[in-house]
Amino acid sequence: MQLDMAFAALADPTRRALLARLALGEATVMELAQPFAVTQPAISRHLKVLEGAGLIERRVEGTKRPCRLSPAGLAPLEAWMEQLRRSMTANYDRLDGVLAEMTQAKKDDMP
Amino acid sequence: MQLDMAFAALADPTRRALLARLALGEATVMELAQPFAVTQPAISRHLKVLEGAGLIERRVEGTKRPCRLSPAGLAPLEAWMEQLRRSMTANYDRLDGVLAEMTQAKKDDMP
DNA sequence: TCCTTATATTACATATATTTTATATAAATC
DNA sequence: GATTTATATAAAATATATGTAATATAAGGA
Repeated sequence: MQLDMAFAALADPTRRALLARLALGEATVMELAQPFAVTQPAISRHLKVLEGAGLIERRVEGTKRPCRLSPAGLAPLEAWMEQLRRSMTANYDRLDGVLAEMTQAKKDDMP
Repeated sequence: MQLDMAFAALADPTRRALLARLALGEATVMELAQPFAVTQPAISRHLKVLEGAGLIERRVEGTKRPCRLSPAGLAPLEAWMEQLRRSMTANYDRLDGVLAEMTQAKKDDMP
């Protein structure tokens, strides 16, 4: 699934750093690889993973392949997390309601 | 790192389903395992991963180990994604500014 | 055309993840 | 105390991920 690949892509610190770099603007593979202690093929693989996850896009520009963030790529992740938090919060609100009722009952019981 | 473990935890569909179930309220290991086609030890391991990632917490209640979501667990992930989106947006805004300037210059050039 | 630059791909080694079966532990119940 | 119930752990198989070194490809420039 797409969520699988996207979350898995974010689980690697090198890939998160690549995304953080790309958030500042487009960059070529070499530019992206330069700050890291890994080889160029390793970066190429990471970029492939990020592309497969829909998190980046690439152009062809002569012999270069500039990468940029795919702004829509984060949306499914954010949506999933937001929904989780929403149902969690709804449940807690319900619990709060129950607790409030119990407290009220106690008050009624012995004022 | 914590982000590594949390994102990796979310990369598995079974674990995401466990979290979705827990968003509705506390549940024991058996209750959590019941809907799935995997064995109980597999679920125990998944829960261990989720706990290691700070996404769930567990109580001891006799022979049962009820699990519940750890509300704070999602925060680092949300923060990371929000920051990425923020710097991405900031950059796009800047680009928009540059484009606006270029457009303006063009206008000035040939009105 | 030859050389260089930018990137991808392959082959391979190593490490990590996922699952199952079998077994251990410890509380609950009879 | 023996048995059942709920869960954890260990061992082993398989799969997947990550990295490197070597090589391929293809565009650009001398």
